[in-house]
Amino acid sequence: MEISEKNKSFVYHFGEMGSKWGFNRTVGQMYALLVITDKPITANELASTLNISRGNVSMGIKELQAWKLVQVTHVPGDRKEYYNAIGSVMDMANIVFEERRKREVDPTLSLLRNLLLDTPETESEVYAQQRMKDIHDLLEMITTWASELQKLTPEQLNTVMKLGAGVTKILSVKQALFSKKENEH
Amino acid sequence: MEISEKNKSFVYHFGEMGSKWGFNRTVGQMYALLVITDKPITANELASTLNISRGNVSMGIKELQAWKLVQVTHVPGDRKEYYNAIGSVMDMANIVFEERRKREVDPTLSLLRNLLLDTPETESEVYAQQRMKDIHDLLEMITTWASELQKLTPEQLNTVMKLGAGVTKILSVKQALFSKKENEH
DNA sequence: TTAAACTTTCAGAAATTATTGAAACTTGTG
DNA sequence: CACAAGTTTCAATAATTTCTGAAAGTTTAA
Repeated sequence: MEISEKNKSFVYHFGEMGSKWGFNRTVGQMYALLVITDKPITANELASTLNISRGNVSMGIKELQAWKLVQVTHVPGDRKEYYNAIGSVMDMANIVFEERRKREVDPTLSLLRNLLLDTPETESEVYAQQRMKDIHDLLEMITTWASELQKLTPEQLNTVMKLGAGVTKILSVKQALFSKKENEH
Repeated sequence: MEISEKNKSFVYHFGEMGSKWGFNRTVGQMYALLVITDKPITANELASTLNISRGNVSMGIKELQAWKLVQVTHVPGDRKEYYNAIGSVMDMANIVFEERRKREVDPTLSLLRNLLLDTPETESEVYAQQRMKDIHDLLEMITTWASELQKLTPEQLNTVMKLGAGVTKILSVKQALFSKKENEH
């Protein structure tokens, strides 16, 4: 499979960034190639185009499938497996956020929840636990907020995003409208 | 420096997660220890408490300083350098987001901007460039939105966060209020 | 200026992670 | 069933990253 110079820079860049994003170089390259290519690609094509071993492709695909980022398709009358990137870029972003949350945040939240069950004894334990609680609360707030955002339809999301800092204006409208109710409690 | 069992789990957990969060095990441990400890800590204390070499501490501190996550302080009449974690947990989160953006998103945005300057020639280049544009636009939207959020005061942020999915309710209020104006255009 | 007290650097060792490629496995077909 | 066409596994190796510790560097103060 031939690949243009421009696409090459894109693919190699994704390879380099891959490690910062939680997967290795070749997985990054494979994914990039799958994203910018219209038609599905076979494992052998991936291996030859990227100059990596067939075994490496197999393991990389496995990982991308675990991330739910690629899909297998079949061409009738052809026994090979064809791969392609799943869904829109927005879908991908959602998947990446969710997977990263599972791997990078959830374990920490769960540890913190456990540690916070104990009552601190010494003064320094009180301080330590307070910092842990701060971190716990922040992580929880972020994940809650993120999952709320994911529930929005693309149009709603778009509106929210376009608001930007303008969100404060809306908030003041909201506060004006509902402040009585909120204060009553 | 003595460290309780609970704090040990926290510190070691941060060590393990560290690599997923963009720094290595010992840097994660050092940072965790600095966060949960009230008073500033010397480099030698870090080394002995965490059982790592003095040189490693020196390099780790350097990295945490590059991340703007720790600060040096001095105790009068003492030549040693004392380190402590900077600011509130919210400050830390902001710094982490910003630094990660710089390292993980900005280089990609800048590459994509360049690649998008060229006019695609073949049909497959058109497709590839469209995917790159999707990714570019999404990354740009996310970074813009994130920086808008960072501009909010803690109280405003808190209000926004508490809204959660309720944001859609506000949006409908907003749309009801301003729909005429927006449709007029 | 010297010496003590401290910090940083960096070459090499250790640990970890990624990659290859040959062998084992799987599946569809004649 | 036997074989061809494919895929996966995994032990060995390569590449990369982390860590150590001794040497070099820096700073303060007498």
